[in-house]
Amino acid sequence: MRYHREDVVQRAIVVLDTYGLADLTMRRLGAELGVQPSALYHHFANKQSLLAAVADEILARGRRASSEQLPWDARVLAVCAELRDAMLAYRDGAEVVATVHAFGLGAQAPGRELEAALADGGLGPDLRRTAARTLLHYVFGHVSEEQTHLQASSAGAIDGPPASESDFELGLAIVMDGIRLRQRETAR
Amino acid sequence: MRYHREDVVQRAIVVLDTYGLADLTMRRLGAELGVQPSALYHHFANKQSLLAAVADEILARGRRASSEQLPWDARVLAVCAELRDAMLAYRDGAEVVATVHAFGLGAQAPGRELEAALADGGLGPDLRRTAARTLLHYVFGHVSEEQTHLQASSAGAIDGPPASESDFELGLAIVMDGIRLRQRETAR
DNA sequence: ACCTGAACACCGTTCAAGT
DNA sequence: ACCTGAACACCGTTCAAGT
Repeated sequence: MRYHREDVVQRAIVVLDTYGLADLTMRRLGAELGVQPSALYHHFANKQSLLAAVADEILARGRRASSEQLPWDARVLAVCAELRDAMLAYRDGAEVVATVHAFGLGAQAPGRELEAALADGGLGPDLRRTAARTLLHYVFGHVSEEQTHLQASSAGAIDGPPASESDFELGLAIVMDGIRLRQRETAR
Repeated sequence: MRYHREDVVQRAIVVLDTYGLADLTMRRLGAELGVQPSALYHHFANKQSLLAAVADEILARGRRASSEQLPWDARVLAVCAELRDAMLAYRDGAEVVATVHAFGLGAQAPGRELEAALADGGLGPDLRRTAARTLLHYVFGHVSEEQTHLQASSAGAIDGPPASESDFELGLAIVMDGIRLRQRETAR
């Protein structure tokens, strides 16, 4: 069998969703494709590049109808909800996307969309960069925690009350209020 | 040489600070102590427990004078600043503390202090839990990014404008404004 | 262009045995 | 109580060679 780069990414997502990030190894993925692990290095320079492509594909699959006609703050909320849903759609999705974003190798689209929406609200360059980063840290942090708890409780072992969708919205509303306050001071 | 648990933790922090988290392996730490890697399993059940102890020690070393006499919101800011400084004091400190916290094995003190300060401000249990989590996600996310850029630029390779202390304070002020708004609605 | 086979330099963890 | 020595079951990556 001969594969293209995209075939490898698709299969990597199946392996991720079925066995989890810890078992998404180059050797395991090679075996799954019926190929030597070394063959994967024809398609990707290293494992990090593979993961970057996986993160971008997860985000691309989660894309919804453009929210450009909404008011700027509703648009920000829509981008955050879309990002959350995209990451929750695959096992360990939040960890993969957050890690790739932290390394700066991919997963840049949500940040850019947030900055565009915030620019629409009239926030200046520095403020919108910081606001976008703050939103992203919140979403990545919350959804990673949420997904960890979801997967831990679907296995066994429940501890505290898990982070839920309504928690997500409350925390997000807090951050948005802080941004709106500065928008009213800055804009127009 | 015979060691106690605390000796191993102290040495692990030296290895972390000198070589980074990727090189803080059980084999490497054993070698550094002049001991077989298997000897470490007398002191810790596994590597995760070791890292939890490392994270807690990093936080303990960063503890400053109690801020209990401050107004509740200044106290929240003080806890966040202390947390940031504690993590920045050691190489990869933010990643270690954030990871341990995410796994729920340690690094619980900052969250508890934040909840106490927020309770002081009159926030109800649900709101203060969410507010504390939102603050933690922000601080972990920001400082991890900040530290990655600090370490990357001290090596070589600079890309965008790095996350700085003033960025930290601006993002934190945004979240705090959102929390204060709800405090005024809820308290008294 | 895509893959094999073999090797290099590692990991975390377990366990019987030693002092 | 603390450690050794050896083993088990893995990793990511490189590289000459094959089709």
